[in-house]
Amino acid sequence: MLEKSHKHVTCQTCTGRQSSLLNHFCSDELEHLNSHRACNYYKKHQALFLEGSFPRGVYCINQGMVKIFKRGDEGKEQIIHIAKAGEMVGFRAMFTEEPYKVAAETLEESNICFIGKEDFLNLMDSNPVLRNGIIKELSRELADRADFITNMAQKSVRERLAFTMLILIDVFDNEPINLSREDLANFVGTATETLIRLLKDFKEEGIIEVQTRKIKVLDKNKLLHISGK
Amino acid sequence: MLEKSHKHVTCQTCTGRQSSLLNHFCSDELEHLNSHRACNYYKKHQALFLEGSFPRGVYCINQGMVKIFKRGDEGKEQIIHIAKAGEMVGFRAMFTEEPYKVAAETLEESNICFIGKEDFLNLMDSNPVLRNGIIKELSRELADRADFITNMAQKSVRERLAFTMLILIDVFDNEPINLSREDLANFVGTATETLIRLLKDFKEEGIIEVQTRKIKVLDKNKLLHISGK
DNA sequence: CTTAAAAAATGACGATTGTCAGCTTTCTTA
DNA sequence: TAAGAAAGCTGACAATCGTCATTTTTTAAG
Repeated sequence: MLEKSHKHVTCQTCTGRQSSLLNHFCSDELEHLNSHRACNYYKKHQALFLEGSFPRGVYCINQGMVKIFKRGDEGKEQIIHIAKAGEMVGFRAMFTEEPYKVAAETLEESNICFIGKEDFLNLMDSNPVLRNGIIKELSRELADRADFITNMAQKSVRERLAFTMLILIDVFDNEPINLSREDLANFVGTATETLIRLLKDFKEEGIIEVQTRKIKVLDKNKLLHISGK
Repeated sequence: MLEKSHKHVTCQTCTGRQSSLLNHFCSDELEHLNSHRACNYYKKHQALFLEGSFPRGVYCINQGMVKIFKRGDEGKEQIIHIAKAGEMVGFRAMFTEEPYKVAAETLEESNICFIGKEDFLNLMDSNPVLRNGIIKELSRELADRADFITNMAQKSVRERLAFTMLILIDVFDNEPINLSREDLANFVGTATETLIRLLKDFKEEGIIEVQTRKIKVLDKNKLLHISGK
């Protein structure tokens, strides 16, 4: 269980920050950053923001995991990304000055800090390293999404599942993948039933091991092979 | 036929620029920009850059159209975007300092100016409006791609074709869509044969009219309806 | 511990879509 | 303008995948 009082979390000691866009801050800047953020505890399945709402700032994940998704015309979710500790979410739409085109929701209980739009834009104005880091990050994500699109368009569900599981190995940091079958299906882009059948195949092929909902990858190489890389 | 000598093209008089990221430049800046660019004539199907090569600068489309695409594991192209006059291509990977993850190739003969990496980065450093414009543009494209991914994952080929044609109406500025069946299939994300069969359906349903390769949209509303928006 | 609700799993079945092979039309260029 | 190449089109067929209905297992709440 996470500590619901999180006064102890500071930017200075935040472990996620060290691998984040805010990693280069000097101690003065950290002081300033720390005093302009508000930390919040989120329950499992709690929304950070909804599709269609207006951005008010950025969210820094101190601990936990957040899914970024979009609803298709029939209401089915498509997961675009799963963000973990150290990542910042919600700032992309802030720049476009348009409502969010995606939604964000915790996958587990999480500690997430909030920095207001004004404060964050000021920070960017005065900090070229942060600014360039963000430009770099946005560009990198664009490249990733070109890849994602190509996979969606050209690969079979089986291949996409393998590809997705490789991503999830990183997201879950080599711990067993702990997602509902539905979320997993919505990330792969398939029906839950199809996903379950394919998991069964993978299990029979000795690629994974399943304990109820948790999936342990036994053979990463086979996944690499199936995914076609 | 385009003029192969393009000395007459200047940033000051470039019609595409007015709706581009460079539209706010004052006359001094334009002068400077103009003297740091090189204009080139490209034949149909000529590459601007290849997947895997390193970015050397940005390309400004003065006239013509460019497809941005990626090859899947079996070598099949997936078109990610079609850029037209006024758009800039090739700068996304420049920021990541990694090789291009996509390729760019003209769809028709084109006049395209080139601005070197150094020059462009300097321009961005000294020009906050350009800088913010680029951040905004990158963010907007990310939102578009989330949409694209969701469509790919959840819609039928028929629905995607309708959706794609709506995009192409804009790209071709209400003129008949003039793409090879293969390119069209590679944009929709389907086999060329499937695409051809669906075009036949659309024709029989009175949605489009076909003169050899050119496709004229007769009923945009039906497309909207089919695409599910 | 029991029970209700939610999630996971299975089966049957049909529609969509990709593949392959062959044919026709259009375009290119010599 | 003729010939070859490229693009467009058609048919047949099979596999993948989604849908719907039902059952089993797991989780959460009292």
